[in-house]
Amino acid sequence: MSGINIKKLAEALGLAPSTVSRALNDSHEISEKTKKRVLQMADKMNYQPNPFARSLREHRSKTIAMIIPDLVNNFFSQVIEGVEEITQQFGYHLLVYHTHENLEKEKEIVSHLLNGRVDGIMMSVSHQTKEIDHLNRIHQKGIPIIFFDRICESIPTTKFVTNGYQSGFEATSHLVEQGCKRIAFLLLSREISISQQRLKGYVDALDHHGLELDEKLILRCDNQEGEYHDIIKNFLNQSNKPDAVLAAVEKLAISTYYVAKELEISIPDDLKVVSFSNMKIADLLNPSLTTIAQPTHEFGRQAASLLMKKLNKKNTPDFADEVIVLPSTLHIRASSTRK
Amino acid sequence: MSGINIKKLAEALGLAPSTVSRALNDSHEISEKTKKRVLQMADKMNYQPNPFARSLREHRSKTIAMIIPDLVNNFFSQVIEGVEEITQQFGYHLLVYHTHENLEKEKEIVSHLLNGRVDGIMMSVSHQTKEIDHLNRIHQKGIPIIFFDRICESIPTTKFVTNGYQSGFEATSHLVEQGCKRIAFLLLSREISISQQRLKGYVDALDHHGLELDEKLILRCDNQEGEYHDIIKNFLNQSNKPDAVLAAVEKLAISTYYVAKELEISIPDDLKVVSFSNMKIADLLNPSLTTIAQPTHEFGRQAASLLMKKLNKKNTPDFADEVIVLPSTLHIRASSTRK
DNA sequence: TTTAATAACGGAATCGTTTTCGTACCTTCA
DNA sequence: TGAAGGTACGAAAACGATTCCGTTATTAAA
Repeated sequence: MSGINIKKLAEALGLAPSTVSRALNDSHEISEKTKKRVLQMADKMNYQPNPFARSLREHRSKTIAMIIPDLVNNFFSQVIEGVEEITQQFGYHLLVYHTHENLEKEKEIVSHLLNGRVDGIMMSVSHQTKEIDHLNRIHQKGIPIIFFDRICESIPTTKFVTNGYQSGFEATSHLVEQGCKRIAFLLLSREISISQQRLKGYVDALDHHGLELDEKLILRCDNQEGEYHDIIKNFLNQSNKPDAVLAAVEKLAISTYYVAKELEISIPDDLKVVSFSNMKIADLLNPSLTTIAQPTHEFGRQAASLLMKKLNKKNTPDFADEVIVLPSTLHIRASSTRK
Repeated sequence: MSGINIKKLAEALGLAPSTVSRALNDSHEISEKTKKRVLQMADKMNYQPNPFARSLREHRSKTIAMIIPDLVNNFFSQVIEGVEEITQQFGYHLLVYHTHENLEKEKEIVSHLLNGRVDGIMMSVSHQTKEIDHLNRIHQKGIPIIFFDRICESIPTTKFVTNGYQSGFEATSHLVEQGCKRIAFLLLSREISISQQRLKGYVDALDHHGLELDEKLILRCDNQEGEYHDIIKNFLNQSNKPDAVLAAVEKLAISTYYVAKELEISIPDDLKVVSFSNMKIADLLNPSLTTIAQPTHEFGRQAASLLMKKLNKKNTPDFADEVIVLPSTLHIRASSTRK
């Protein structure tokens, strides 16, 4: 259709394709005069190099992939923004894939990326992910991969996380200080590293403050369909109710709000709530929600910067097998404070 | 590094590359026996076709691009989810680009997509976009493009919008019915088609209900830095206050909430609020926010489906030059109802 | 003046597929 | 029996860029 390629350009200039290519790539083997001629003609004829021919030849695509569980949770939206800010600076393209927390989909997506389509991968694993053969494959193939937030510990590469343990500890301590005795911990699934860290912080904080750990106060909401509502309703409807809730993810706090409204449980009077969340309008909830906010843009920017650095300098060593911690911040609001 | 290609596969099988290629593509020219052998060996050797070689040869990339202004507004996050749902079904890859409401960035992004990198484009134009040369180029190059939400009228292709006019009319009527006399309209910039439609609905509704239009009640918040707060604060602090606010975009409603809190204006008693918004937790705001919700996932799904249909059948006609309307829905909540 | 080096360019191979064009063999029908 | 057709495969050309080798003409060194 359009089809203006390097051969036609060369023809129009009375040069060989090899010369034109070198001129466009600013090779020292080409005279300044010729370079100018080529550049002008390329501009005039509106020449755009074919990315696939180039990728085929150079074994690089100038493209990276981001594999994430979901977008509705605005956590990942914000990370993407951070990533895109960096990749755009470096002239890289960004492919986005959603696993929808589904291991099979995750495997399938990964399998499509093993053939050189992308130069690097940034990933947050799905809830279900226990097997990691597919992740190992990426690493074996030598494709640079960086994990963030929901990381896979056993792959030797750099991972970015937030300080879930400390935040869990801090949030729990805050609730204790507000007079709470029966603090519940709500999480989606125990397997994933994130929740484990946060849970551990919670457990240790209870211990630290001399409160006994009640296993019944740890509520797993691993319903397939996202029907956390009923689970939480039953939980808050029992005789031995909690007086506070620490939610490992935002949606569980949201559900808690709905349930509380339904059961006429007053927040924060009867139930205090703290949630890991990046909601921007936590201030506007009724009551305003105390959150532990993750440094989302920083996640995206730092992980992407590291990846770009590796891809743009040759002979850079592989990513160090380390975990980099970007601290979250506790924002205390009405939902967790006594009047 | 990895490098298992069709030639090596052929060698291992004692066949010609052409035969292997045909076998893998299930050509009728190859015997069933050979096909099986090839398939098995391909599986065993973990063969993955090189996407660039294929794209180079076939002049198609199995990739589409989405160009959007921003992600923080969860409207676009939700649209992406709808798009991804469809593209994944068809085995397509999805590139995401943000213009950040910047015309220059938009042009740059578009220029990188004119060389065949993508088979199709879905786009929502930036606020600033008045020149459309770069958009015309896409169309001239024969790259299928679909606009959604913030459309470009003059390009002859299919556009998806929501019924801004009717929604504006309906929301305004609702406020009138709640007894409001001085209804303000808050928008970011008059230029963009979306706000114009909504504004028109507002104007006509006032007229329809016999209320006089006061130009002073139409507030443009086109501050660069997103500092709507002060603009709105001055607006709500004047003597001749409005008794209701219809916000064209979510952030303006949010700002209104903050300002109301600051000025101790009670919503909905002193000021009723309705907003175009896809916030999922409008219920939980204090007070719960009356919204006009756009069919975001439907936007994504329908636009992507149309694009997929065109890309997967040859000889489909060009997209009809039409505007498809997906209705928004008014969700009446506490912020706009009198007690 | 001859030789070596250098600058500036052209030719052809290459990346990994798909596809066009052959070709050898086998069947079928008149 | 011989022409026609079908089946199953191979050789080689394409796609559009980069790059490894030349090859000339000019300049520097001996």
